[in-house]
Amino acid sequence: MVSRKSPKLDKKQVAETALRLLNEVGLEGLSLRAIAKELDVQAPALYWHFKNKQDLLDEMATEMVRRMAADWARLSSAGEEGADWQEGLRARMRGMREHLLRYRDGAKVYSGTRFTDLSYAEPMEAHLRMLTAAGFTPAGAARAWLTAYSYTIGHVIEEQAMGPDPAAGPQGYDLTARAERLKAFPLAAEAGEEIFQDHERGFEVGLEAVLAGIGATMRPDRP
Amino acid sequence: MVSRKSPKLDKKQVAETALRLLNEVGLEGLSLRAIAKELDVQAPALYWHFKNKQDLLDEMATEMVRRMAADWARLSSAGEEGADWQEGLRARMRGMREHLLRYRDGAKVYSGTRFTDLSYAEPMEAHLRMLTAAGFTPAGAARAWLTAYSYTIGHVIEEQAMGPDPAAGPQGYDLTARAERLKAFPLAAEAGEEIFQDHERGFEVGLEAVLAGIGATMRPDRP
DNA sequence: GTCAGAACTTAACGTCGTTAAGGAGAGGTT
DNA sequence: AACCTCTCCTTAACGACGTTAAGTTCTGAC
Repeated sequence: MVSRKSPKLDKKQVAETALRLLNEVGLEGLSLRAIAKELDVQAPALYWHFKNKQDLLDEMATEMVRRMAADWARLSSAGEEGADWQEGLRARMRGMREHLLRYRDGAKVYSGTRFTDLSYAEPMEAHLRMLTAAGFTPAGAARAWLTAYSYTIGHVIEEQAMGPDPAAGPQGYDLTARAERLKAFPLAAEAGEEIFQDHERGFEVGLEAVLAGIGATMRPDRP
Repeated sequence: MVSRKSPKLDKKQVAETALRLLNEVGLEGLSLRAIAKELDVQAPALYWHFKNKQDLLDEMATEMVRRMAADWARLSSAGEEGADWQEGLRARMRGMREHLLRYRDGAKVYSGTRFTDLSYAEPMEAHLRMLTAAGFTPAGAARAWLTAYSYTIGHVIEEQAMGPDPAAGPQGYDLTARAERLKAFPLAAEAGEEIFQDHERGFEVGLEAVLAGIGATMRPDRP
């Protein structure tokens, strides 16, 4: 028999394993039994650490925010006090998108879950501090953050909904067949190329618009 | 026995019933057996009309877009040729948000599903025509649309994730308790009021920023 | 009156999240 | 050394789920 000196499982480790498994089987296939098997444990053992599956998903989202925070902390420590607030928001949204894309259905898991601890608080405080230092009011900083955040979440959800994985060859979508179906709607047909190709560039273009708009409508002083 | 002159079910009617049921039980509780019961039918009967549950969810999203299109058509017919493109996009995004909020987990059902027919094509063509008429290039119009669309989807997903229903009394979230937990992070604590209260106004403020940014970075001519 | 096919029913399968009950091992108390 | 207690896991089982297989009933055509 295997000697069991100390507990085999803890919340963080379960979340890490579940995130790794998520990339292999997707959100649909992420069952408690599969996670338990990966940890050499029976499924009900997970209920010692989590009150239900949603609680485990929340822990996964919290682990994701911890990893994002590690990137963001690098930005804050890089003496960004003097840096542009637009550059700060841009870098953070890019980082967030990259993290969400790192896991299959990452945006779906992340959005709409409640964090299980205060890991999100410190990085959020850093974001808001950066914005207020640039002249935003506290409420304006919160609104600016949520606006850019909403855009990013929405974009990545659409990205991940289009193809099963980000590494699909011809984007996973047959654009010429789509254009054929839509030949009565020429603009919609042509839009396919803009919508389904090069998500990276499309995200950047949209992000620039959002940042410019935030600057134009929400920043009170220091133009 | 009940006389069965003609088929009891068709795709559209099933989708309508499912959407109605969605508001009562939520996405979690929306089982095929529950939908079937609502239609006075056994669950496997649904498989005559849909190849699986995802196919039914796709039909629900398509029905949602049909209802949105009914609103949007009113805009197009209202002789908006001379109207502002910003006003056009604003009205459409508002309408989309209102429709998504009309159903529990509406944004989650809508985002990430593929439409089952071309119902979406005509309204989309109308959007893009409005934007190109205002001076956008075809690709620019598509990008502008997707940017505003991503923002709206992301915002409504967050809205619906916060409270179980839009009609929660004190917003469903205990803000003072939240502020207490976050007392070490004053900006994050204060941001709660901006983030969790008056989603309507918050959406509008963010939308104005997105529209302004689109105007500033994507429109080639006619300033 | 028979036949074909459309539109359903009944029965059942395997999997899922979850609960109940119990057992093994460590650490402390006497 | 014996006992207790608490932690952390196992085994067994429940009801509900999505889905498939097979059979039934009704409609309309010939």
